[in-house]
Order: sequence, then C-alpha cells, then structure tokens
Amino acid sequence: MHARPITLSDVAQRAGVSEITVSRVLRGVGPLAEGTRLRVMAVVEEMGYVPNRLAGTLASAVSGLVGVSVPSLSNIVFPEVLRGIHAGLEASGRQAVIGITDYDLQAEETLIGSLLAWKPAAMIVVGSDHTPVTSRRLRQSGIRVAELMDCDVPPIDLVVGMSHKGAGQATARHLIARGYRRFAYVGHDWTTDRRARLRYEGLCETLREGGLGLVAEMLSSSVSSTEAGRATLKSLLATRPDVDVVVFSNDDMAVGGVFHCMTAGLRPRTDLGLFGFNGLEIGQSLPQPLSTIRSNRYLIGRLAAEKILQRIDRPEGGEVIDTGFEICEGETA
Amino acid sequence: MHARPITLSDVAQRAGVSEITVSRVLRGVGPLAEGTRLRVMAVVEEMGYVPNRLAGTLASAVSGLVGVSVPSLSNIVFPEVLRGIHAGLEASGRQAVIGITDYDLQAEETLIGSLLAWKPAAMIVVGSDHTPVTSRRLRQSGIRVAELMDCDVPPIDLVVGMSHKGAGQATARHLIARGYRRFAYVGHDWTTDRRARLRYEGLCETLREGGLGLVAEMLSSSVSSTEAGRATLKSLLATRPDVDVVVFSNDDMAVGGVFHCMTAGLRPRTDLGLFGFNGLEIGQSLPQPLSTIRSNRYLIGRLAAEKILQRIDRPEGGEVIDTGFEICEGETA
DNA sequence: CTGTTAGCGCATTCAG
DNA sequence: CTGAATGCGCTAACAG
Repeated sequence: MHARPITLSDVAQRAGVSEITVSRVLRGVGPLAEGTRLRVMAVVEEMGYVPNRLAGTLASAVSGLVGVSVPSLSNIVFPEVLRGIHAGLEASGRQAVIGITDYDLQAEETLIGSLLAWKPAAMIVVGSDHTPVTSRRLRQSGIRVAELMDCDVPPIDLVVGMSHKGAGQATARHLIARGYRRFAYVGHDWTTDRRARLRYEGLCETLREGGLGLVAEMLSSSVSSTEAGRATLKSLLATRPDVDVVVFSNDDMAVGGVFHCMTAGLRPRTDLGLFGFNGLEIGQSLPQPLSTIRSNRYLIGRLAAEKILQRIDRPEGGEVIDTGFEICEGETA
Repeated sequence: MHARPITLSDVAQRAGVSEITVSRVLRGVGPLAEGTRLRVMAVVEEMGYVPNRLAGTLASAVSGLVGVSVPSLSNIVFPEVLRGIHAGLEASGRQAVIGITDYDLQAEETLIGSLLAWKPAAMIVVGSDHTPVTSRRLRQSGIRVAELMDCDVPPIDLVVGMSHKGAGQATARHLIARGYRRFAYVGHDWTTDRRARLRYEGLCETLREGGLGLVAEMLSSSVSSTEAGRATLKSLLATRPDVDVVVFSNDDMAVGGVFHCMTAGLRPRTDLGLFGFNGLEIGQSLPQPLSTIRSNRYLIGRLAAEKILQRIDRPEGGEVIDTGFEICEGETA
C-alpha cells in the first residue's frame, strides 16, 4: 500500500535530469529550457509527487509557516481574526500553525515555545500580555512578531488593534450626549480579559469627568455569554431598578440583556438603554439592532498578516497600527 | 541582534557532551546519568535553546503536525469542531496546521496538497465531499485521515459524524407527533452545504411517509445567517401565511426567524412553530429557547483527534463513528 | 541552461 | 551509560 514516499530524486531519475533541475522547475526559478520543464512536470504529475516542505525549509531557511496564538475559539471574535489572518496570508502560500492558550499566560508561554520550534517565518499573537519568558523569546526569535487587538501597548515589533480605553470613553460620551445619566455596567469575568477592563476604565473615567459615575455594576463570574448577560442584568435590576442605561462588557452579554428585557417586558431604549461592544452580526439582526461599537476584527487579522509579509525581516523599532472603531447607533440606546 | 540560532551542537559543545546526548536529554529517552541530564538542562536553559522540529521530523520521519482543513470560520460550528480537535490533540503535543477551503472543492484540493507537503502525522478534513484528486491524495498519503461531520458516507479511513438525513427524519417525526401538519421550510444556499440538503431530504421523506409534504419552501441565495433567516421567513409568510410550522436549515436561520416573529407580533409555538438545527448557545438563550436538534460538534472534533492519535498507522478498512444527535424540546415548536 | 558538491539540524543505527 | 558515523529530502553556491 503505502510504499516509500516519492522524493525529488525519484522524479529526477525518471525524468533523466538532476535533482536540482526538478527543484527549479517546481519552484519556477532560474533559466529553464521549456522542453525539460514540460518533461519534468509530466513526470511529477504521473508519479503524484508531493514535495517535502520540511526538507525544503530546512535547506533554505525560508519558512512557509506562520505561528498563530489565540486565546480561545469559543468567542466568535477570534475566529474572525483568524479569518482575517488567513486572508492576509493567502497570496503568499504560507500556512498558519495555530495554538490556543485558553487565556492562560503560562499556557501561552508553552505554546509559543512549541510554535517557534517549527521555525515559522513570523508569529501572530492575539493579545499583548505575556510572561517575561514569552516576551524574551519573541524578541530574540528575530522573526517578525505581530501582537493583535489592543493598540495601547508598547510593541515588540508590530502592534495592530484599537484603543479599548478610547472605546470606553467614546461609549460614555455618546450615551451622555443621548441624555442618559443613571449608568450601570454589566460585565463578565475580567481576570483574563484585560481589554474589557480597559473599556470599563475608559467608561468610568469619562463619566467621572462629566460629573457622573456608575450607579450600579455587576460582574458575572463566568466567561462572556448571552446567558451570562441575561442572568446578570436580571440580578442587577432586581437590586437597582432605577438605572436608565446599561453598558455591557461586549455584545454577547448585551444580547443576553436584550433577551432579559423582552422577557421582563422592558422596551429597549424607551425603558432601558442597552449598549454593547464589538458589533457582532447577531446584535445587528435583533428586532431592534443593538447600539454598540464596531471593532474591526477581520481587518486587524488581515492587516497584521499583510504588513508582516510585506517586510519579512524585522525592522528596527516597533510600529503601531490603530484600526479604530465606529459607534453603531442602533436602536437600544 | 539575531545571531545564528543556537543548535543542538552549540549546546553539546558548551555542555561538554555529544549532540546525541543532548538530544536524548531533551526527548527523555534512553538511559542517562542524572548528572549529565542536569548539566545539559542547565545549559539548555542558559542558552535559551529552541529545538528545531523541522530537522527532528525530517530525521525521524515522525511528524508532530496534523493537517486540518475546514470549509469556513464564519459559521460558529467550525470553530467548535476546531476546539474539539485541539482538545484531542493537546496531550500529544502535536500542532494543527489549518487551512480554509471556503466551501470550494477545488480550493480544498490545493489546500490539501499544501498541507500534505508538511508531512503531517494525520489529516483531519471537515466534510466528505472531495475531488477525485483529493481523495486519491488522501488515500495514497498512507497517513491517517479523518473526515468529519457526516456519517452517511464511505470512509477513506475514519469518519466521525452524525446522520444528517436521520436528523431531518427525526425532525419530521417530532413535529408530526406534536400535532403540526402544515410544514414549511426556510433554507440558505445549499450548493455548498450538502449536509443541509441531506436534512431537507430526510425531512421531506418522512413527511411523505406520513402523507404530508411541504406546503411552502424558500431558499435564501446567501449563506446562512440570522439576517437571511429573518428576511426569508418574512418573504415566505407574505405569500403563504397559512403554515403552522417552519423548519429552518439551521439555528442561525431559525433565530432570525424568531426575530421576525417578534417584530411581526407572532408568538412562537402558539402562532407559528419554529425548528432549527445545531443547538447553538444563542438559540437556547432566547426568551423562549429554540426547539432544535443538538449536533455534537465539539465531540466530533475531539473524538476524531483522539481516535487518530490512538493508532497512528492507518488500519485496513475504514471505520465510522456515529456521534448521534438529540432533540432539544425548546419552546418554539 | 544544467549539474556537482556540500550542508541545513537532528535522530537512527550501531559500537563501545 | 555515551559517542561516531550516516542520512532524512531538499536547496545554495558555485561550476561548467
């Protein structure tokens, strides 16, 4: 059945040329007689030869792999970033080797060690919080490193993201301008989501500057989910029914909040304002589209991949790309 | 800055031992004096040595990579499968190299060619529809191959999934038992989603056997989404307001249908039955949980990875694992 | 336009 | 318990 796999040398022999000639044909480099090219291609087809990229990479020190580290795949935001990365990588023919950290910096350290062992051409890591060991390894690797999502951090090499603190501030300004005064906050477990916390801080800061503050806040002990948003809003309103707008840590939580309102007979915006973060499809297709902030997740992934491939040797000094965000008016706040 | 990367030989020299000894220490094989082990480990730490897995794989012909091909990351179902795969791979220390086909069999052919070039220990492909070339390559590779999602297909090696036709049949039986008689179907673009079509066929078959049939059906021309479900149900009801239950191609579409009902003032179940497929979190956290069928997507991924690692050489004849499905009663049908 | 020589970094023999 | 020789499959550098 599975005989010894076919190698360059097998093809070369059969085609009556040297190995390097086959190699050149396959890579389309160097001057080549059209005749030999065709002959070699025919043999390649015929034998069903599959090149061994491991050997190629080892010999040329030019890798076709890109290491990617993401915190999770449960939150739809990260698959969207991955989609962007894939789109950005596509033209170059490079493949992503992915790992998941489960929001654990120690796991990230191990993961990034493993990924670096494949000698990737570049690393794309989601998040900017690392253990000292991870940071050192990434820096010392000498390859290009993109850190994604948050642009308020010092880059190892390239940072692509938005200002989460700025988003929190914009949320406060927007809602104050719309006339809301009695603010509440409903969040999920922050211990691993530094960006949610930054948005919270931005929100509070701007509220304070406007002489306001949160009249109530509640954090779910679970990760963000529609269910958590629904349950947490319910609890919060049970103790503090007098708030007029609730800012949620993200859209998943906010959609849950909208569902609670439907159940409880509260009209969004009219009886209670609800505001999210991310601009997910689900929020925008609610009977009343969710008021929220759109983060450009796909763009973040694509830009990072493109930028990195554009210059494959790491430049001096870092670069930060701010992909910005937009307020989606919606109909819930 | 980035000097020549440190190799085994550098470590060996510094530790005053041979390369192979360092190699053994790192892999934890063979008899080793505790003293040398500690000394080598110290040098490894000190130099920040990162093993080159490419070279290791080339030398040993034992790969630490697993190729994974998925149709898309936009549909939350596939990230969940990926999560399962990662979980199943975790213990073995293998890394997934991922590619996306965008539901295009030709793209899959190219992708699988590229993935095989990394000499993976195994391939996990989502979907069982392949071009002849792809099938031949997977078969000839000699490595283990898992095809995921659908269990009604002849396996190349291992198939892990559920019966989509069976799910369609179960849907019909369940809804007939609940007293529904005037059935409608709302779907998305099937041309690339053979499994949705299989469910549809199972549904129609069992309806026919019960002397019933679809009184109306409508397919959106776009891919599945909440928005498409909402718009398509709206159109369908405009022409056929007399249906008493609508079966959707999946939960995304069905949740959109529920949103339409909210807007139109139709009470789910009471005025119109709605039934989905997948059992996504979003459907279950609606004010009235969606009636649907739970597919075990995470399990499919995890089982596939585990099964494949359990026996890394491809056995004779194929195997099919049916992960089943369950009806979620819900409150919408 | 094509071939020869050498080596990428590691692991598998087989000796000691 | 440790080491020396050899080769994995490919490509860079230099001939011719």
